Amino acid sequence: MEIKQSGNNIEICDVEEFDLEKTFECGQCFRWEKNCEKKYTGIVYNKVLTVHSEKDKVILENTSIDDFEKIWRTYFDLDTDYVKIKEDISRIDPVLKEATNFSTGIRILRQEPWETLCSFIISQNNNIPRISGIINRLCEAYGDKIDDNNYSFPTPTVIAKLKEEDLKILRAGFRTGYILDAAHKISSGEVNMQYIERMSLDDAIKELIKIYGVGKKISECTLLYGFHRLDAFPVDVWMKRALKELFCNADRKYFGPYAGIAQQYIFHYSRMNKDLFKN
DNA sequence: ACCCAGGAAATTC
DNA sequence: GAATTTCATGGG
Repeated sequence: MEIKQSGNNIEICDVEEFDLEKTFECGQCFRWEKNCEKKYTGIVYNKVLTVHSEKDKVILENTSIDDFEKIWRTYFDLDTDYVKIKEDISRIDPVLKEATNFSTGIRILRQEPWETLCSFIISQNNNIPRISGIINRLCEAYGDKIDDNNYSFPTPTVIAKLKEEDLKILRAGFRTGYILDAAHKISSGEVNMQYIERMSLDDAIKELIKIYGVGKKISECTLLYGFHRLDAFPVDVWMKRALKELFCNADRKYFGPYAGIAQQYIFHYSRMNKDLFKN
């Protein structure tokens, strides 16, 4: 991997295992939007970034080496060796090897913990276009305006001051109360993100479940995508089906220390190959 | 054990 | 064009 400055852009050359489309559209994030030129725009830590790829290059528009080192290198998880992780995962069994090869290029983004928690609360029993819609309305209404089209994700403190009625505009249904409880427990410190970082996986899962509306699934999504706990293993309807049909009902332990990444590969593979689950 | 909240988009029938 | 499904959880 080589980092080059080119005008206002940063180019990442000879980068392995970085497929933007798969990474942004495998269901781990909800705020990267594709435009007509196949460029993605997203907002992270109040920075707006547009990114696209050309052959073995990934181009970050209108950013600096400084921001690349401070934000994007970490966010895109560029210092993790996915080639090695894929080798480890592939050794577990041949079906997993196929799912892994199919999912080449997916990286687990290091998203902000609060945004991840809140987004996955919204995601429950919901589809991705609608999830994105609710999150966009939340940001536009209560986030900070960054530029004409972009808003930051509102902090728990800001949301904690709101009432159910203020969130009606989101059209989030029964999830509204869950969002408010999460904002209250995080902003008051009743659930402490810094402690969670240092907890064992099982304790961290339990800690997040203290929030009304957070069960095991949402808890593990938050830990995997928001805390980069690669052993967290969220099991949703797709995973349940895949575990049953393709992996003899294996559990988290079977998939080893990178169970979370294996989960992402299986999830993506299953969703893209629906005919695997006819009957 | 089941069923619903509250809602809409994509997919499947 | 209608029915089903959708990265679930909590309360009755």
